[in-house]
Amino acid sequence: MTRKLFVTTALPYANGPLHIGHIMEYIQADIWVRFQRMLGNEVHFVCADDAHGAPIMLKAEAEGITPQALVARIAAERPQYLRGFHISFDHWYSTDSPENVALSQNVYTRLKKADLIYVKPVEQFYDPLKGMFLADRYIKGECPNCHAKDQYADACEVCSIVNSPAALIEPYSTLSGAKPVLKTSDHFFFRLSAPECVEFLSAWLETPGRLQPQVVNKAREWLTGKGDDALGDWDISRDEPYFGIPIPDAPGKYFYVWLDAPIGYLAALQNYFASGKARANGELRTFEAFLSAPDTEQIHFIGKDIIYFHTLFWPAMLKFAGAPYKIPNHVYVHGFLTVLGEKMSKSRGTGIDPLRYLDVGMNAEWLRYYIAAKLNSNVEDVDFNPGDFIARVNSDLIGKYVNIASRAANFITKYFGGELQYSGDQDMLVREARSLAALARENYEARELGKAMRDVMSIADRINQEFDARQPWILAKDPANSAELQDVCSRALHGFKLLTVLLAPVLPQVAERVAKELFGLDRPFQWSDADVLPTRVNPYHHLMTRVDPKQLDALFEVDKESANVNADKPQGAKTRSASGPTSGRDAPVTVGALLERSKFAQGAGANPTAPVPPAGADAASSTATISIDEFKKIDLRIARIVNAEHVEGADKLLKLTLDLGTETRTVFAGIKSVYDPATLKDRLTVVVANLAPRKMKFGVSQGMVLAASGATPGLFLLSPDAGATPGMKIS
RNA sequence: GGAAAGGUAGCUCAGCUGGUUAGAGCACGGCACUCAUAAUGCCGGGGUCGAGGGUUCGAGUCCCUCCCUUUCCA
Repeated sequence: MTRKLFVTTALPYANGPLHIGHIMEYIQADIWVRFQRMLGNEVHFVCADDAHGAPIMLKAEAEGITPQALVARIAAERPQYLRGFHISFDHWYSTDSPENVALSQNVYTRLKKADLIYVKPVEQFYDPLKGMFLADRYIKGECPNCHAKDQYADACEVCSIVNSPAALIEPYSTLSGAKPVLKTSDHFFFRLSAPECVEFLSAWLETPGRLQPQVVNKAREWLTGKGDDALGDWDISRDEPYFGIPIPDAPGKYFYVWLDAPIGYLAALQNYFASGKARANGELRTFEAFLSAPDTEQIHFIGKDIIYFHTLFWPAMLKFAGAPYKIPNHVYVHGFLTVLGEKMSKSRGTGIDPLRYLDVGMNAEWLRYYIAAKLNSNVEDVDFNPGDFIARVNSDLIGKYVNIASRAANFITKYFGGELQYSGDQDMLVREARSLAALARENYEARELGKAMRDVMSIADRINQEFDARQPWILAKDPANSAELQDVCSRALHGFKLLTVLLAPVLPQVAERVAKELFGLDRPFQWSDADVLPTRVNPYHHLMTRVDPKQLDALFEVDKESANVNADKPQGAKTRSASGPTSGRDAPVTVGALLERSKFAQGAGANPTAPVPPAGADAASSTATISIDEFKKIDLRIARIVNAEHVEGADKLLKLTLDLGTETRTVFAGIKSVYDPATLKDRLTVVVANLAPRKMKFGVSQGMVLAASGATPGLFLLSPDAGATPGMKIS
């Protein structure tokens, strides 16, 4: 039976460009969606810009444009990201749309009729100069605990204490500088704590298979909290000025952005139907009929930061608004993308800009594969580790997968005119392919993408093993072995086709080329192609190139330049985050160390850069003289190498752990070509201790070890005479 | 302060309801091979499964305590 799937990803906030976290979510959902399409299911995959709310209003105001103009500008940037990473949304829309106004007001009116809305006065800080109520994130003041100035109420950066805006000394509005005053205004509330709501949500949450167990736990905790943690009602209104949807019969009141944002999923779907795209996609019913149909599956992919909204408010709103609204079937939650184990932070230069990724010539399918290889169905963060990325992509995709076609197809083209011919039991091959496809299907369905990728790669391993064992390159030397040669290569290519089908959701572009160029199909692969033995191939053209580590250098290099460009809030963080807005105080990573490292890493190569010469050494003749004061700026220390190890994915680097007497540092040194890590342990050397820490592909390098090099090959670490101990200063 | 998730080889991670000498990929060392836009195959070194208790014939897998990381809540 054909499933009818309505799939969404979280709506990105339209105050800035998409970041790599959005892309990860889209890739995850896109892989799942493409898989469903390959099975022949009817999928409607939509998303939209989340356009409303105070941050966008204020940003537009600051730029002197209308919020609509700001949102339109941001929206215009979206397609290049989506196309670039092969994200196959069927439709992209906006919450600032007539459909969304109508739907939001309709949902609200119905909730009101169901007696789930009430009005209550709320006392809140107000900026008298600006003439608007202030969310906590717009109020700063002196911390009453440690008296640090300019702190947000929710978490003091200095002493970490949690304050309330009212507790701050000398509070001021970050918008105008005015002193906020308390002012009362009527707010509209959604009665989330009503017994029928709690009862419904509880049943919805606990429905087996609906949510991931971790998510159920979390939501249940909120739902059943006692005392201070008791479930509260939801404040759904904001006073003007506000960029949002007006509340009917309530002049000056607007829906809080989080009310109309999820309804934006439906607005996008409705507009998609109105545009005729749904019909073109095989759905002939009306929007209302489709939405309310019992067999329509409504599925949301979201990040872990917005579980609250999607597992409590959203289903409750839909439930009590009634038909045609229908409760979501699944909400699938993923973790965040971290870089080298750290949360991404633009201010620290650790982010990955998606456009930059494409601009430096990196292949989107590499990232799709890498993310797939690391995703499971849990709410776990996924770490982007550049060394791991290189190893994984090059080894799995190029070495194992693509290589199969490359090594087998040439024989077939050269000796058999492209004709495939199998000896032995073909049924067996078909059955085998069928069961492997069935296994992969289960994993895709369950969003166990990492498991699916591991299985696929082990199939690739087996194909390579068999190919090796039967040595077709030897068979090719004797025409008497022609039939066996053809069989070996045919089986390998059949295996390659199977792999391609199984990887098609992840590698749509490669899969399409394989289908059309190599196997001569006039359409992309369907899942059912997995167990069909191919009968001929066209000459092989290379399908994918290896990752060049230099591209990752370039990727991270650029991020530093843009490090100071305003750090907008992370994905989905429409509510204030617990740690407060990004401080922007973090010193941007200083440029230099990476460059020095990469030159240094060339070691004995053509153009070694002499590190800072030790005291007393002859400066290179080309070096201008410096004053003693300038020299004194360099903090040179004796260090003991407590550990030295190879760095995965690095040709020239060793990772050194240095004991500087009072502290331990990690330093990357380009000395792999001349030093064996084992022999370095415990020896003393000289390190530049006050070199700015440098974020590199493989980690943060906290200094630089000194080595000599010249025109002749060789690279020579410095060592002190006996008696020196770690931490001693060199002068 | 309360809660959740996680801590398994150098790195990234698998290890289902407890059961043979704890696995994979990459990295590292060696060998083989040459069809492959340079890739594959074979062999090997390497882990007291965060620490300590406990239950059990038997625990990475269950229970308790503690430590560390990340996150959420107030």
